[in-house]
Amino acid sequence: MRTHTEQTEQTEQTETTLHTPVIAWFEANARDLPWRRPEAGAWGVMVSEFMLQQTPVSRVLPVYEQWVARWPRPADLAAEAPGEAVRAWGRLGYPRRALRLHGAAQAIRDRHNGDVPSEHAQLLALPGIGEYTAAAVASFAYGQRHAVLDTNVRRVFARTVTGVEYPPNATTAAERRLARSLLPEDRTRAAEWAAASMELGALVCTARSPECGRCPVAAHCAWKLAGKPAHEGPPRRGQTYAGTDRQVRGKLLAVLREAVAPVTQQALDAVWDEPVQRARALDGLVSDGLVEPMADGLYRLPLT
DNA sequence: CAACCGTGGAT
DNA sequence: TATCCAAGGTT
Repeated sequence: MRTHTEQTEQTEQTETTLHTPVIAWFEANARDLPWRRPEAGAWGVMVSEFMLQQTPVSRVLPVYEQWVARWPRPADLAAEAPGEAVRAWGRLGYPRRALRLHGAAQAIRDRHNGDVPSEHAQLLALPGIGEYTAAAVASFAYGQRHAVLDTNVRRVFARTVTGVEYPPNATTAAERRLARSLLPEDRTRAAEWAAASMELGALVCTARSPECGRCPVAAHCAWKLAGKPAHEGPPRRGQTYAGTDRQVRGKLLAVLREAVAPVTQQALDAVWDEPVQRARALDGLVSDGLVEPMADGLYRLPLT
């Protein structure tokens, strides 16, 4: 059990060595991203968070602008056919996110009077929102105090605090505990810290080639102080893509996205020559709700 | 908890 | 050319 004095000293130490320099760096170096502007609102923040799940900022930007212009409120998206969300998703990847965002918009309309909820638990209950996204929306859109633990923050903590090059493959309880312990007490300060620590990982403390010369906390970084030891343990997950069901699904869905009318089986068959895998991929798309088979043997993006 | 789920730019 | 990796979530 820690004494009150020890707790206070730890907090003040963190404030001096981490929070202040990182937040000051953020204020001088933050990107001017559209979802960070006040007019974005909670819905803009939420849309951006869905799109940014495993997709780089540069590819999200144009699609984000189209989405919020076309569907400025959750109810606007909720009123659309889900297939329209899938179509407008374009080539962002992982199109189930589009379906889930559409489902989340409907839930917001039905359960929250059309307003993006501010409570973490209510956000978490929406489709497509997990621990990270719930914390991100609550923090960025509503200024709440939550540990926002994404891949950037995990890497920053791994290096500056733990002294290793990369975080574990899957998020651990120890990482969550660490993130909570480093969270400033003050709500506003906590929200600033969340955005700032994430941005530091995105711009400076990057996975491939960190620019420690630009890092505001390089002097305190445990990894740098240890001489930047190379990563130990199992190699990072290497995911092959060519020849997988995912690639086939992507090709099939691309045909549906670009078609204005329902598509024939023949048109879908043209994208992949191996019939068993092709059928399996199409079945998967249908069971995921991304593709709707029609009674006459045609296929289209889902209307309901 | 490991596997699955897209896509494209950088190295 | 092959690999890495990008604001994760769901099963």
